[in-house]
Amino acid sequence: MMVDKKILHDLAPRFTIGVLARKTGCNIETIRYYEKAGIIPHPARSDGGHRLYGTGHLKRLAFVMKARVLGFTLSEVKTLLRLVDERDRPCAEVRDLAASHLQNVQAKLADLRAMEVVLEEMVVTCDTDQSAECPLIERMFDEQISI
Amino acid sequence: MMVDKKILHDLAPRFTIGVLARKTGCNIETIRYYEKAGIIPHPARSDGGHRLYGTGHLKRLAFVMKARVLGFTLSEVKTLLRLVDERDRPCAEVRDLAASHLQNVQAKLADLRAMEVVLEEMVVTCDTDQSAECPLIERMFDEQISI
DNA sequence: ATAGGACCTGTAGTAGCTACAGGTACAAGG
DNA sequence: CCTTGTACCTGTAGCTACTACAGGTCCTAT
Repeated sequence: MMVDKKILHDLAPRFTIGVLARKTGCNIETIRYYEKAGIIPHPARSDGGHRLYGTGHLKRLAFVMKARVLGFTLSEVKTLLRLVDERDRPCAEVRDLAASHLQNVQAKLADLRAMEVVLEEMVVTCDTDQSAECPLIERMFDEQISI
Repeated sequence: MMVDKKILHDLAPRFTIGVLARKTGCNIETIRYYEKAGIIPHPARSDGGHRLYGTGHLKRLAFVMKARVLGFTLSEVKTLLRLVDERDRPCAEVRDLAASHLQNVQAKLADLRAMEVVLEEMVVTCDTDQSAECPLIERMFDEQISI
């Protein structure tokens, strides 16, 4: 079950950026961007200068994409990868990062739920009240909207 | 209750950008940015070139800020303001914009709730399982995470 | 008259990509 | 071996919605 560090560090040149893009579903430009941003390691190059990736790159990129789906920032992803590589009882640190990120997610959820309530209310009023003036606009002009 | 178009269109020079900023709680730079972006109308200028605003600017800026709090993009805000100004039975259009925005909000809510579930689960596992390997990292490497 | 604050313009930076332009490499077919 | 078409290269600009300067001018109060 443990992450195989051999596979993770196998950066031997095997496939091109296009293949990596297809295997991961990541955009080619995004892969190059991640390299420039220091998220994935520089790959080897062919004689002509084309990037050549190994399975380590593939594993890392897949990890990055999963972390991004979970809403971690690139800076957080960098930290996570560093913890993975240093791997000297990083569990507590990783847990803290995830817990703190969870808090952000929950804060955003609260904000969005508040927006949802107000918007739903507005749309319903607009449907019900068929007067000449738009109650939705009136509300945004006249009322306090607290979120 | 109807939005007073006189007040809304009163752009007569009365107060400076600093006063407007204090009255609305909006950053000075943001006010200038909104002007450049065509969100609020160009104000009059003093002889020395300082911006001078009227109550119309104040009302509009307040509207913009409320709409932004509700998560409308600047482009959507522009549309809303245009509808307010043209005001020829715009209610249906406004309602559609709000309804469509509500859908976006609800989609984001669903995504965030899914993230929340996975993150919570991960953090809990990490707390419970005190083995050498970090279950949180293992999970991001090994499992499918579907949102 | 002058000090100090408020204001001006213009540019660059933030996140996380995406989309070109203009050029080179490579693999397959003839 | 040559050509053709695709894949790839670098570098720059664009996107959203601001924010943060730098370097200068205006305004007001003493």
